[in-house]
Amino acid sequence: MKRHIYDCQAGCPVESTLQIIAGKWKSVILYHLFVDHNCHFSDLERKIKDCSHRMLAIQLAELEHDQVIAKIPTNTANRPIYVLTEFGKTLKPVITAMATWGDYYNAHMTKEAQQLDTNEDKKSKLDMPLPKPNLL
Amino acid sequence: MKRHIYDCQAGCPVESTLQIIAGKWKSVILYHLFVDHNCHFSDLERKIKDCSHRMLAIQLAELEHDQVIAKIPTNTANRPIYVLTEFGKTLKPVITAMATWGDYYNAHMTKEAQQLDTNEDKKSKLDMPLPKPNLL
DNA sequence: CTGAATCCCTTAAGATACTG
DNA sequence: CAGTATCTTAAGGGATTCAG
Repeated sequence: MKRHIYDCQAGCPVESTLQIIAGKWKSVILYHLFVDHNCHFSDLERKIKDCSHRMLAIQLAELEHDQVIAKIPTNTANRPIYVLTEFGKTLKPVITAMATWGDYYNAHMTKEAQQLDTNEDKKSKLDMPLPKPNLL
Repeated sequence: MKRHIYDCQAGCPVESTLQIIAGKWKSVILYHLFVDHNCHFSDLERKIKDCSHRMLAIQLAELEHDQVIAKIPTNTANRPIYVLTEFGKTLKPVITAMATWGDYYNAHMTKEAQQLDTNEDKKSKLDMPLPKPNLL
């Protein structure tokens, strides 16, 4: 796997966090688990449409290995549910901050897209500063 | 570059955030800019030792393209400083949450490493729940 | 010092098929 | 349904060189 690319000893706490959540879909998976608390594999597959079956399995396995999530067997054979561990729950502020910013960003981008004539006055009314609408 | 892999319209705000900060070193760069406010290329190179010259240039270019940071010319020719834009500054809660968690995690891991006999009682005294010390 | 360009190897990740 | 395995292609990323 070779995921431990960051030098956590170097004093940058952000690198330590990335060690755990830097996977392409990990923070998205965690977001959905914070919303839904427990999900089957297929639930996540449906929620995260751009993540392939294979990738979802890999990301879940890594999160489980890092003890961020746990796989809990159910009476329905071979259909476990995924839940956040106590450790995983400590990541809530991180995921929440990301979700909050994303909502903010989406709202801003929607507004930008609507007002085609974006002059300075109108821009100043937006709640998020700046970025020009050529981004998406 | 093909970085717009996330479906921001699908209603997952975390994916929108990843669109901007998912680069391998972007959040680390932003962290250092939040701490130091403005840096030369070589400052960042020194702070982020595991990020190669080439990668740093690429990540900075993408952040600049996304208008998260800006390159400001100085009187010293060809030696601009990098600063956060107003838009980039809105990411502060996200980066701060990551940094806070990373500090927390590092402190926990240090404690775990120190107490070799980790029985349940001692574990319960840690401020972060769980993960076994076999992780790093 | 910056930063773009080239070369070249490694890793990521989609598609598909297969197993319990 | 959940998960693994293989095969293949594209992207990532280091080392080095070159230019402003």
